[in-house]
Amino acid sequence: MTSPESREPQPPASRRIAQALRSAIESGELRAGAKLPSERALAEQYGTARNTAREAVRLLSEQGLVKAEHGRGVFVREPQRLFRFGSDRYSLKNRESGLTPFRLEAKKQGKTARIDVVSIANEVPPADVAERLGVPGDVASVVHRENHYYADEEPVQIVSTYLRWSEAEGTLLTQPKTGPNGIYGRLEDLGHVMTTIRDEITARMPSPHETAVLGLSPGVPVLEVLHTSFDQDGEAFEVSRYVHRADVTGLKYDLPVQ
Amino acid sequence: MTSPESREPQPPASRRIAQALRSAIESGELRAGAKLPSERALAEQYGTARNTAREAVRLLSEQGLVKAEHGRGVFVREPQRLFRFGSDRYSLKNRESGLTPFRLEAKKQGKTARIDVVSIANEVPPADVAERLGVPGDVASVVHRENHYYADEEPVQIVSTYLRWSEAEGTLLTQPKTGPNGIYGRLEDLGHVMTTIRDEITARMPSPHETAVLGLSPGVPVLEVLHTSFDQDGEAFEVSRYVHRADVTGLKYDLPVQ
DNA sequence: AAGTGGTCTAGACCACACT
DNA sequence: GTGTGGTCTAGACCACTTC
Repeated sequence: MTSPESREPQPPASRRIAQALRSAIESGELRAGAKLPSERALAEQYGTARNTAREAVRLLSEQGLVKAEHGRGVFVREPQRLFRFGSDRYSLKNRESGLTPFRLEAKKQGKTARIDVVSIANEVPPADVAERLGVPGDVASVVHRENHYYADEEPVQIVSTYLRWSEAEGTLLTQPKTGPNGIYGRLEDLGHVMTTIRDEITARMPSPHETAVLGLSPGVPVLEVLHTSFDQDGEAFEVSRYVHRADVTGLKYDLPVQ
Repeated sequence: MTSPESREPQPPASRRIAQALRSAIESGELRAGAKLPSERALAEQYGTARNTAREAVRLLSEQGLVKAEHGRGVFVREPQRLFRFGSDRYSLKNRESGLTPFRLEAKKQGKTARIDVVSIANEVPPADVAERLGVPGDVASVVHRENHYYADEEPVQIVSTYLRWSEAEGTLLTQPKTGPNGIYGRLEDLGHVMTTIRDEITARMPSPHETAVLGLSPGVPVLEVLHTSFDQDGEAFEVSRYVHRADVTGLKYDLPVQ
């Protein structure tokens, strides 16, 4: 070696640009909603090709820090106030309001709620659902209800509810309008009183379909909740999969210890 | 117009390549762990420049479907078995085992657990912590303990625990070894019996620091749990922030209804 | 040495938003 | 029309892995 320790290996130009922009955002120099310099301007400023500046912006976008808008520019993402789904959403006392938990939360935030019934069908259940509901995973043993939830016309979550076909067939559970107190009311008619629930939570990047339905921009993950309701006999009688957009959604669980 | 409706606007080449690969993965043609064709091979196969094929791979990587390994190739990501953190992790009965919940779960999965105490310091709390702990957010009102958790030497989660400095000062709570039953044992000595807890859950993309500590590959989000412990008087006495890597971690909550 | 992904250049044209 | 991001080309060199 001619020069034993001449210099540290520098990070690539794209990362250095990204780091500079990140610092500007974190220091408040670039506030939420502010427009970043254009890719061409960044390229000139740092003496690189446009693609390199573009890569820097992509890194920030991947980290969920900024959002590119075609034809307009790249903007610092606004910190979103969260749509909170609390563990009390399963509480029976919410029944009295006559509103579903989602409508209640939307009202609390001064937003209008809309729920689309996308489909209701007799289907073969996904493996994880079949396992939890205790039904065969290779025949059409469930009714699958898919709903989309909107707040102020913004899509917030995708919900798939699965019920035993043997119980639901021929009842209001296979109809769009399920009657008083919704599906839980009808399930009580069938002798299932919700006694305990289990929520299994994961996070992941959305599928292209979820990206489209939820209108997600790159760098926004989803929260997936696989929910199981157990009745007074400890039997699972309903399984739902909630897919929330993580940029505007949070979950909250209050529980006693021991 | 010469040809009124000659053809549909095709999706860009990069998306078409990505979709073809996605289909191959979902159909099982490309199994978990399988190696994708090299970027140069894909480019030739589809008659595009290498950058275009590369963009296709990037799209899949962003969706968490594949993982690029420098010098080796791009591989279909293995479905990870989850490290499950259940709501019983706060249960007092776990005390009897003498193991912390993390060690218990690791043992259950036949993995070796390691917990690094990264730092213990008297600090100014983050705003969300100050709010929940009921302490001033502009002075060094808390002790902050940062731990890193490993399973089989793989980093799994980053935990920051915050306690009131006024209570912790001069006690074992500011020491790496906190004595029997850990910090909760010492907090009981101070008269705080954990009675209820609240977990607030969000998902987001990791910061560069978290990416480095957790060894995350692109397209893997993190689960953030802001945990608050309340004592017999309903007073918050401990707040912790758990940052889990979402590719190997899940949460599970069992709770009674009403 | 050969093959792979990682970064970069210096252009080009297209699609979209704004005025 | 002008400026913006979105996509693409046809190269190049570097860093890492494998043989």
